[in-house]
Amino acid sequence: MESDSSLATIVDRLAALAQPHRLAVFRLLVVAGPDGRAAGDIAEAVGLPGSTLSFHLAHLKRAGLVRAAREGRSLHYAADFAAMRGLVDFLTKNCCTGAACAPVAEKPGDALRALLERHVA
Amino acid sequence: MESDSSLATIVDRLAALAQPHRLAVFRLLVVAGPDGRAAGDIAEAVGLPGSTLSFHLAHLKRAGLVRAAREGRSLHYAADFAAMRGLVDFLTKNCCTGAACAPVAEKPGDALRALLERHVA
DNA sequence: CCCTCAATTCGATATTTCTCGAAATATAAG
DNA sequence: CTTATATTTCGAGAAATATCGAATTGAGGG
Repeated sequence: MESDSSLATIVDRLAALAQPHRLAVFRLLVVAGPDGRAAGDIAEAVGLPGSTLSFHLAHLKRAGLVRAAREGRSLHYAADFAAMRGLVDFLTKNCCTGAACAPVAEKPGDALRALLERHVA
Repeated sequence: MESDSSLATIVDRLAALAQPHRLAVFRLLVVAGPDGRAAGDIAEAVGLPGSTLSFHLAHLKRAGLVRAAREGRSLHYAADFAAMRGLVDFLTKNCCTGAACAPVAEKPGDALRALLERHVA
C-alpha cells in the first residue's frame, strides 16, 4: 500500500509545491483538514481569480496532492496526506541520508531517533 | 542557528529539486557525502554537457542546497545537509500536520514518535 | 424550463526555464 | 609565457508555466 513514489511522481509533487500560490493553497488545505474547502472559498482566501486558482488546483490534483469532491454546487478540495507523507518519506530516505544530515546512524533507526532527540529534547 | 526558512527560500529549494536532472545531481551528491564530487565528474555521471550541468549546479547553489569548493583545478560540489534538513522539517511541520498525516499526536513529540514507529517497527 | 451560482475550460499573452555550442575565465603544468 | 584542463558565462532558440477575462459546463432553486 505504498503510494506511487517513482521519480517522475516525486518531481511532479515537488513542482506542484514549488510555486508560491500553490504552496499557500496546499498549506491552507492542510490546516483545513480532511473536509477541505470549497474552490471559491480558497480563491478568496489567497486572492486569486477563479480561473487562475483552477489552474493551480488542477496542477496539485494532477500531482496527487489534493482531491476534489462535489458538495452541493461547490467543489471541495482536500489535501491528500498520504501522498504528502510519501513525498516527505522519499526526501528523508533519499536526500537526507548517507552522511551528515542525520547525525551518527550506525544502526537502522538511529537516524530517526536522533531526529526525535533534536525535536523533542 | 536555524537556517533561513522563509517561504521564498522554501519555494526556491522545492523548485531546485523539482527538475529531473537536478534531483539526480542532488541525490548523487547525497551519496557522495561531505567531500562531494567534481563538476566534470558529475556531468559524466548524469550524461549532461558541461554548460547544461553548470546551469543546474548554479540553480542548486542559489537555492542553498549545495556548496562549491575549489580542489586543485576542479570544483567540488557537495550537498548542504543542513539546508535539506531544514526543507524536510518545514514540510513535516507545515504540510504534514493538522490532520491525518501523522496519526494521533496529542502531545508534542508524539507525531515524531509515531513516525519513528512506522519506520523502525 | 429558466435563471443563478460555482467552477472549469479556452484563448491569448507574458514570463520563466531548459538546452547546448561557442567564447571567456581560472588554475595548474611544462 | 605558453599550453592544456576544468568550469563558467554568453547568446539564442525551443518548450513549459503562469496569468486572467470571456465563454462554457454542471447543479440547484423557483
